[in-house]
Amino acid sequence: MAKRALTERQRRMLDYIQDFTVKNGYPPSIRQIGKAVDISSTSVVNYNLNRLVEEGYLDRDQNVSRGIRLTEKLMKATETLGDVVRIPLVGRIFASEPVPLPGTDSPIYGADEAIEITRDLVTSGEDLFALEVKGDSMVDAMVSEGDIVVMKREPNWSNGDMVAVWLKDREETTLKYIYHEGNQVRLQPANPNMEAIMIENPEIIEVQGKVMLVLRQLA
Amino acid sequence: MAKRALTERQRRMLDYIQDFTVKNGYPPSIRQIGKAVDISSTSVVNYNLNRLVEEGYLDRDQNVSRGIRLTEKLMKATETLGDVVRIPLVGRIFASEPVPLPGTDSPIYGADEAIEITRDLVTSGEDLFALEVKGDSMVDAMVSEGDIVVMKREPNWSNGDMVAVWLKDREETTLKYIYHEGNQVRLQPANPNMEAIMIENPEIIEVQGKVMLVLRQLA
DNA sequence: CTTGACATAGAACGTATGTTCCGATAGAAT
DNA sequence: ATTCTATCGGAACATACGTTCTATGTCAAG
Repeated sequence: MAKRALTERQRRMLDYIQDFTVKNGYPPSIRQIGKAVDISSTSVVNYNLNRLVEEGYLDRDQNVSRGIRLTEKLMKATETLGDVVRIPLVGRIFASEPVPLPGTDSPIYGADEAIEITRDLVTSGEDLFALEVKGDSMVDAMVSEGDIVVMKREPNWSNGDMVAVWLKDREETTLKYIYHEGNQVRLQPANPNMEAIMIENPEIIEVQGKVMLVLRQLA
Repeated sequence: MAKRALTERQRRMLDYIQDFTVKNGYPPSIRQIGKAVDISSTSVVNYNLNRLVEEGYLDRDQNVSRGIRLTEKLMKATETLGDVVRIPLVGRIFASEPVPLPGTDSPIYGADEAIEITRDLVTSGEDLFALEVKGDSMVDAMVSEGDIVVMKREPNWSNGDMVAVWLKDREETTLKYIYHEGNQVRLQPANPNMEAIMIENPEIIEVQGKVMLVLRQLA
């Protein structure tokens, strides 16, 4: 609720609580926190714990030893390693239609279909969505029917990115590596046996997302 | 260490401890356990807790309230849903050599390299290993350089499986869909534009694993 | 039957732990 | 300067909690 910044002490307390909890399987006591953060008085620890509760970082159970639990808010902020990301599966992608982008109106938990992957497979966890590939039209991108592509909504692309592009003139969606080539744009298939497409007028293409991951489940 | 079976009470205690811990973020007290499992005496709870420690299901810290922690042994036994699987990355795969199968001697935590994926991406978590694809020789399988294939060591294959086969006569490894075709075997590339290979003498092929998942990370 | 290992109850005990109260200090606002 | 608020320190307090001890019951081995 409140927006006050956390003091250095409070930050260290949160760090210690989390560290202690994962290491020991149970939360630290007030006195342990005090010792770790160099606070001599239990009342001060107690005081700051309550502040952290007000800020929404902790939950406490009264009169319960070690009755502290990190809030999801905090968990998410600190989940930097080896965790799981839910990515909404927003639709299917095929050659004859533009990529069905997820509406910004879509609530976070709106998509009932989603895939879960470990975070280390994708660099950034934000703005990701997944599409299932229909049809064999993307073979030149080395993507088969049934594959799942995880894309990032990203207006800016850079050389060498694999992107989903909508070719306005052909009315076709393809997955290609994209490169600036002078004033032109080169769309390079992943399959080394296929020829690149040169786009002279960049107006006719629309980059709809950057491919972050391709996933193919067999059997 | 000991192999004695757990009593009904002890089983319920473990269940309760785990349930309570995930729900509250900290372990239950002895008296809470007693109430939940219908044990009036704290000493009896204490007694059974120590038994569980002996059996290797729990760790306890003396003189620490709620100083209980579930052992990894127990954690693993109960991780049935939506969890993460570590798959050892045992090597690289390329056309000119057989698949480097992981030795059975390889210790569980031997491979320092591994990938983590969510369990729902692979049906069975056993006997899986991962290989990184080198070279462009697998394009007809719609697999690019750098892709990671998760395979299962599986001597028996059935129609339609994608398998890694070692072609003895060509001295070549490929990834193909495999089918029985009378007395022959048909190896079908994933790329619909490519032609199948008919193997008249099944002796010359060696199925080295079943492809369970293909993973391609971009950017 | 006796013995001993095992499991259970209940009570008493010591202390680890959360809570509360009072006072001190520092800084900002008036 | 005065007041108010936020933060901190120390001590006393109440109790939640782990530990320990004694007693009881069960059951298989001797």
